[in-house]
Amino acid sequence: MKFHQADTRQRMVKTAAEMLAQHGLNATSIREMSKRAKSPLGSTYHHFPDGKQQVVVEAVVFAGEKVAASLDHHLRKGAALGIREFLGVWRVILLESNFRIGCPVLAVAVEEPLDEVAENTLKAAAIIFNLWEEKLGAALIAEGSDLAAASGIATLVVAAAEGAIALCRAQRSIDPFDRVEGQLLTLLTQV
Amino acid sequence: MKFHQADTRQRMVKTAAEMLAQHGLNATSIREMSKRAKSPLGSTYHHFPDGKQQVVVEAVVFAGEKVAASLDHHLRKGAALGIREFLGVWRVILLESNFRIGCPVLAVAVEEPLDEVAENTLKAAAIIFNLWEEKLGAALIAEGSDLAAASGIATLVVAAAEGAIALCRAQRSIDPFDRVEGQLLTLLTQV
DNA sequence: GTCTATACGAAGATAGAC
DNA sequence: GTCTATCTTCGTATAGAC
Repeated sequence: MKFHQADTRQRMVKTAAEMLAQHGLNATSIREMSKRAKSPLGSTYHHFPDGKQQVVVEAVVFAGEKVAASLDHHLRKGAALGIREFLGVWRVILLESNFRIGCPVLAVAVEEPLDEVAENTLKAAAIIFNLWEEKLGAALIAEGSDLAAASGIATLVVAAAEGAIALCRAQRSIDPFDRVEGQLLTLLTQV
Repeated sequence: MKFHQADTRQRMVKTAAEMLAQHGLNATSIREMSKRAKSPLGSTYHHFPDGKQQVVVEAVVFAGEKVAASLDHHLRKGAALGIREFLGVWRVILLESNFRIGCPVLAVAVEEPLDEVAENTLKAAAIIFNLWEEKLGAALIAEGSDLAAASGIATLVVAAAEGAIALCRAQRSIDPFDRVEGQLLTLLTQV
């Protein structure tokens, strides 16, 4: 009973996340999202009374937590392997989309509407970045790193991965990602 | 004689670069750019017959070459110092703008209009990223690194810096940048 | 709750007066 | 060459029929 709503809502969030990852925040319109989610425009404002803002926040959290879950899973086998997997997720996305799909969290972090300040959506991105950093940092600490080194490496991995995604999109090539991954894995074996 | 045009054109390019850095590609409208550059909307299409595309490409190249010139200057004193300066440029921009202004090249690399493919603007971003990587790589090679290591580190520095900028914007804090910079400088002393 | 129709502003771009 | 007026499309959002 009443599973239509939940399904529609979920489909909207997922569609929004996909659009954010490929086109960015300002190019992700509620109109087009509704169309792709096969739902009328008006329904969006029934499910998300706060409008686009709310959709974007939920899309960022949705995508971010999916990556976090994958991190949880793979970090159990050790920090280095977990990081390899974290990078592997993005590698596959880049390759399969022919370098068109990037990271929705990064997209939100880079843009900012002309009028508003987008405090809510930026905060969502910050929470997800922090989530990833904390998981990576905890795994490193569990293997003997001290707090400063662990948080330094965790932030470097997230920042470098996000930057590498952008470089690959621009150059339409996986090469930047390969080089960054090589450097990060080398660094990890030295710790 | 006829310096008005050159001045106006230049002012438009600079204004566009500023808007890209703060608001991103799709939020940078020709309308608002003209307004901020104190020039009528129609003039844009006189100076840039190919429209927004052309403005954005020139803005990306303009901003990218300014950073490259600074790199040229500081890399003369050594790779480590040059990289420190490269990072320092972004650090100042982040702090002085209260984490609102980022990198226009990154903005273009992350977004993509809904209809077009934005091949030209992406290519401009790719050229600038490559330019930075080559300058950093050359400096490292001049100090004895082999090609693979040098290009790996150069790409890592660019990717990590761009990613760190995004993290700082999201978290409204310089901390991510500090951690990334610390890791990169540590890595450099090991080479 | 689902969906159509519409309000209203802003986008890219152009025509054409000056 | 500079600038105004305007075309068309698309943006967010809402009203209100069903």
